Amino acid sequence: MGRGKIEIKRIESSTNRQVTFTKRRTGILKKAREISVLCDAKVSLVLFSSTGKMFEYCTPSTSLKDMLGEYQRTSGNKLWDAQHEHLSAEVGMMKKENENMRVQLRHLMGEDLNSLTAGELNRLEDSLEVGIASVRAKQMEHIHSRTQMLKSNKQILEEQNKQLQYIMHQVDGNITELEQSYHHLQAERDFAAQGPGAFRVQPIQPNLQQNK
Amino acid sequence: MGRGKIEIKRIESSTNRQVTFTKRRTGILKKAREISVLCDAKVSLVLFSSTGKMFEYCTPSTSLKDMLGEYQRTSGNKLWDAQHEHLSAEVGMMKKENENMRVQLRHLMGEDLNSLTAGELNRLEDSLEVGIASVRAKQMEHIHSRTQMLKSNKQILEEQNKQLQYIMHQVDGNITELEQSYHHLQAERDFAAQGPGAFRVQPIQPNLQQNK
DNA sequence: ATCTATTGATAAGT
DNA sequence: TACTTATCAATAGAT
Repeated sequence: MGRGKIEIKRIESSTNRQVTFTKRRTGILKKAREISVLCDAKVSLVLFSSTGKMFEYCTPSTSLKDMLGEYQRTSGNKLWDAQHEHLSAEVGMMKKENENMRVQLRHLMGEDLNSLTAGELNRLEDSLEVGIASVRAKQMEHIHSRTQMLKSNKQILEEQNKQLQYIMHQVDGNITELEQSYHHLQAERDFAAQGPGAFRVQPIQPNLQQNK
Repeated sequence: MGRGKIEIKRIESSTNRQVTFTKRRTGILKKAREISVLCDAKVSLVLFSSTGKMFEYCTPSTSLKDMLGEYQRTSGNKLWDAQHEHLSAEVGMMKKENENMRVQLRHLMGEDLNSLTAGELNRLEDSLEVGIASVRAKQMEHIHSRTQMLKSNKQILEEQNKQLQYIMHQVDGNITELEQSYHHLQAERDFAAQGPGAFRVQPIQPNLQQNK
């Protein structure tokens, strides 16, 4: 149908191929819709162009998912059930493992002991004793390390104390020096006042207490 | 295309609908094949007739499963991933729960205690103490019930013993009675022998010690 | 995209 | 169900 017959084989010209795809895509989608409506059929059509663009048609009354579910049931082909079953099995195994652990935990918490034999009970007791011994050892470690920390803190404080004392000592020394300098200055002034000009200035007492 | 134009709506005549479905089905499958070959496109077409019969076409170079996988990736629509993800989520949650329990178990077994704080360690110790107390209580129960069983066994044995003694006594009594009967008989015989016929029979001593 | 000559599809009839 | 055929629809190639 067209200006000439064409052979059904891959169209070499890329542009031509694209154009033909567009035209025939429209056509086949229309056909899909038509057969679906006319014949009350369920249709699912998915197309990928050679450039990877996707197009689809699905009968409105259903969904691709439902159709494929029906496809699986009808054809017997597995689409997703394989993975599905695999995961289901995994869930099952986990549930079992989970339950085992839950029982173990309850036993270790001292619950549901009636189901245990005397031997199991003894082993459980041993296990609990081992556990409690480990826990107590670890608690001792904690206490020890805390003691160590307190000790080292004390050392640090003592060290800081020493440094502070040293600084205080230095400051004391500087103050003494300062006082000495001041007295020296005052002495010089007194001497100068008794010289050529015979007036006397009261030495200004610096208010050292203001920054206390 | 045909002897007259038709409206695109459900064909009421059932046979007509079937015929049309067959014709158009052939047509659309051909179209699918053609576009696939001509345009190097990937095509998946699934048809269900109103009577439930299934027909499909899929580009030979791929499979429906692969195409639908690509469909999901391209469209973002979930086909089986929804259930898949649901199950995956379930598996994930279980793994997490599992891991929590595993950690708890290890802690109760006295392992991996370094990750615990002092408070957690104390709670763990409490739990272990509770557990061990319960286990020991249960062990005591077992011992008690075993003792009870032994006691009741002893009682039964004592009871049986009494009965045996009673029986023995009865047997003894019977034997005495028997002996008395025997002696009585012998006396009668002796008396008879001293009468008309004058012969004497040695009394047979019954060997009572044989069943001792 | 749009046009149109031509082939292809198919509705109705047999 | 299958074949026929008149007619409509699709589309190849050109613009």
